[in-house]
Amino acid sequence: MVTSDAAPPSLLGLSTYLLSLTGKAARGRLADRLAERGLRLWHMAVLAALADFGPHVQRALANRLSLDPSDVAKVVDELAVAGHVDRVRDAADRRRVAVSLTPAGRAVLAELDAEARRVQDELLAPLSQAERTELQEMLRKVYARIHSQTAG
Amino acid sequence: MVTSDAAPPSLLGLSTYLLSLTGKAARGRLADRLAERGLRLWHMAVLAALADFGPHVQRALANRLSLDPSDVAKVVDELAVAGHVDRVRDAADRRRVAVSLTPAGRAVLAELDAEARRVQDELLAPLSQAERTELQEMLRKVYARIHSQTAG
DNA sequence: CGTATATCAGATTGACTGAGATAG
DNA sequence: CCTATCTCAGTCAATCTGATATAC
Repeated sequence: MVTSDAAPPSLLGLSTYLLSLTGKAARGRLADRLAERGLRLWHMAVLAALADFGPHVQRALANRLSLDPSDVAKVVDELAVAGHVDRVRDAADRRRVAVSLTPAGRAVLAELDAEARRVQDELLAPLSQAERTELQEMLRKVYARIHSQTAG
Repeated sequence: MVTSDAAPPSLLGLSTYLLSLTGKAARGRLADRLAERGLRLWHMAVLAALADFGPHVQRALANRLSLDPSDVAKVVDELAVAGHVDRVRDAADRRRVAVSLTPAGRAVLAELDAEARRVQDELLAPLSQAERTELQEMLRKVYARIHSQTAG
């Protein structure tokens, strides 16, 4: 039984349409892998931010990841329950909650990163190494423009 | 006021992460434009499928666009109300509903396509023409693999 | 009777909004 | 008094499930 016929060529001729489809596929596949561990994409993003930049106040996490502060609260709470992050009230400014990576969180992130690389290798299999490098560079340029436009 | 700080480098080093972000940005920007006309992305996708391949039974639209049949029903209904498509019961097999593009629908699609090209030109502005061609080719390869894997 | 199409109602999820509690 | 941080409840839209009506 056929589950998916050919998509409209007029859409496939749009790079933005292909970006959207491939992006959704990439996200979906990694999300499936993370789900096996009871995690979602935002959990990994938060762990990555903490690993790259050290402890964050939740508001800073929201800014860095372009995630709503109310959603940061939920994600961080779930990570704290799982023992992947620690939350401590700032003694000087007691509104603020400093979120930091636990050793367990760092270990989990390493596994998630390996998982993400496997998904990427599978998805980009039809591209040569040189092409993958080019793709990365081009996407960086496009992303830089998007990011500078949405920044304050 | 800063609304978005630097994203985690460990994530920006993943092409799949950039694909996801840029794809979401592309989709979001076009969706905003379409919303000004009271349309959503699926409306455009259905119109494009009809323009490229001629009349479809709804089930065929669902297969071609990888959209749930129940959602096809809603989208087609909205397009019919707007006068962009016609629905006629198949006389031979009265379960089937043939959906076809109206002249008005074809005209709207032309405008939507122009809108999509404007969004694309804006998004891919940091890339040269040669780079855009390369990007398109690479995305086609990646998409082909995804599509062949999800086809029956 | 079993299968296919179209349709509808409802569940689920992710993203976003608004308001309240606490603190500066 | 006004602002900032965190949190919670709830809205909204997109996606997917389940069930039904009709037809083959």
